[in-house]
Amino acid sequence: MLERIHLSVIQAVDQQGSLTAAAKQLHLTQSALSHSIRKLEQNLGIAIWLREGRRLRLTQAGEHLLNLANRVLPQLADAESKLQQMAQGERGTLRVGMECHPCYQWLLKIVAPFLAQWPDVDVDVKQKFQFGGVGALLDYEIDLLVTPDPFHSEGLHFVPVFDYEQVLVVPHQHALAQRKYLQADDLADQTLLTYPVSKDRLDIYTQFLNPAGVTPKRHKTSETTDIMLQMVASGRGVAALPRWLAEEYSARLPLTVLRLGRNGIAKQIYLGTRESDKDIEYLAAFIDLANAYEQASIDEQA
Amino acid sequence: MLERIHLSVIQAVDQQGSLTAAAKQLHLTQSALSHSIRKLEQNLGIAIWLREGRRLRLTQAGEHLLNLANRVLPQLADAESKLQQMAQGERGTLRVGMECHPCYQWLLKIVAPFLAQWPDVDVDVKQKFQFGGVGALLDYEIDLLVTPDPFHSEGLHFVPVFDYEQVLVVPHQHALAQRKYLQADDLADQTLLTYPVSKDRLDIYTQFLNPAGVTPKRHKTSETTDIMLQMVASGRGVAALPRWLAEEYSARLPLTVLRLGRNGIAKQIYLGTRESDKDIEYLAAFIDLANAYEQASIDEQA
DNA sequence: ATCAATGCATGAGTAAAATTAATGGTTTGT
DNA sequence: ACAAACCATTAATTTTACTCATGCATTGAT
Repeated sequence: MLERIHLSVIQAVDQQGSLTAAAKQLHLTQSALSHSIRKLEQNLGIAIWLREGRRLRLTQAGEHLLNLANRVLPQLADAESKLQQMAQGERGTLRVGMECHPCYQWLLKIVAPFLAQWPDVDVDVKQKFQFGGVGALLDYEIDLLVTPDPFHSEGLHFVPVFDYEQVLVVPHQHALAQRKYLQADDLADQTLLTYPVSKDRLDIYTQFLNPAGVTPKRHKTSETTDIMLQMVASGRGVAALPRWLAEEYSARLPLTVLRLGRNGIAKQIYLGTRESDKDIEYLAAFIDLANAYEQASIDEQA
Repeated sequence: MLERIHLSVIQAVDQQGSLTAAAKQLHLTQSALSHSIRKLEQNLGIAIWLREGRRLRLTQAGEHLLNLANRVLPQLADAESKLQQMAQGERGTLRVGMECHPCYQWLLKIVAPFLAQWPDVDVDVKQKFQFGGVGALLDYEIDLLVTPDPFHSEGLHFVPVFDYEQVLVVPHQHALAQRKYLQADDLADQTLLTYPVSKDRLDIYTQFLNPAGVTPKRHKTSETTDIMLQMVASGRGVAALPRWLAEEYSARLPLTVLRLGRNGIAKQIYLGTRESDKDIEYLAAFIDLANAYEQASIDEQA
């Protein structure tokens, strides 16, 4: 009944001062506008303008409508332009899901340049999912999953973005600190510090302790890497971490980094997306940035 | 491009859960909605829903639109219902112009019951007009003019709403306090207090002093009746007021009320409106209230 | 596994609405 | 007095919106 065009006409007439000029602005004929508003006035049962000679003067009702137009039309125009940008993959919200606790540090390194490169794309990071990371991806709860466990499924696509070695961190003066590498039973009398997630999602258990049937003396958890390593440094336990993260901290704290097993525990982190999202430019760009970062790390080592 | 109907559809689908149900709510067929949104999606170049089996799931773009719909649609609906009320004369703003300073007290007595009777009508009072009260009425600056000078003009209509006598107020112990009535030259050695308006709008001049060629010794002004009469009571001057107002104050202050001339100065207050507004119910109602109040005053005197 | 129910999409036809063109009347300013 | 500017109106046309009929996919029950 009260349509966008009506508000546009009211606004244009106010700006231009006459129906004829307003019609020009709206790329319509004066007749079209005259008909259009006449119908509106009939439907509402109230005059919007008083016709005084060849001048239109807003009535109280008209003033209200002008006010409404000035409030509402910009919102519609704004929404349209944003949708336009979304359509071209320039704008949106990239919802990232994390299934890999220590990867948060890594993620931040990717997010920073991403935000700079895509000023109209927001990034949300979520860490809790009702039906797991893959479920969140399939349920459109997130758009990108950072995970060490690529769960190949219909409609999903995973790409590895970096390889790392899972290592053990102990304080400098620790009994094991001089060893070349560790065996599972070395941890039998140790206190192990991990993130607070179930054991089947901790590689130190699934790939190291469980196969050898070993259980550490105690198991404590910590939400944050910082606190965890403060505790390791003060002799309260040992922790398993990606090597790159462990080495970053060992520059600041008295920590020694040890290989787990003769060949070490090799891990990969994958980024998972929905195949249907393959045309979203900023999503592809994020993955590119992740790959570029990995490549930069490799180059650095060489 | 992005029309009200589109927002309505998005909102209805969200509320009802399906296109079919939404169509029912909007009194349209499912087909109509399907066509309508298909076109919108094509125009915007972006999907609003993902079709998953027979379920529709909002995309990010769709979420934005839903958000917009929930913000904008109520505003449109609200505006429509208010216009509806305005159309029926139940709602609006009654802009009252005053060309009669002391009438403000009287106006308040009419406004109070009016506001109670017309809860959706606001009252604005204005006292300054670029081209005088009649000009303000003709320019739609105000809708109702309270004036002692009915200036009959094409398209305007004036009705008298009350008669009063303009009197002089002096302090009890004043030299003139015992007089039955005053003559113009009695004021020649007095200080006259008036509202700050030009002399040709002060009846004491136009109808009393000027005809006799008398000028008071001094002329001071005061914006408010209260201050003015405080000054009169303390012997700083004399003031001309409507009798009803003077008597109201003389109950609280040591003031004596004196007739101006043998027969007194008779005045009327008129309410002026545009003839084209004669169908505005609340405007007629206001005038009725004013008349009723006048009638009640007369009855009281009897 | 089959079947009915439910839901969305689509094509064609139709009804409705918007728009234009043409024109006339009024006002405004020169 | 005249030309220019402006709005209203009628009639014709184009465009858009809507419905009907139908098809296909999914869902859930037996």
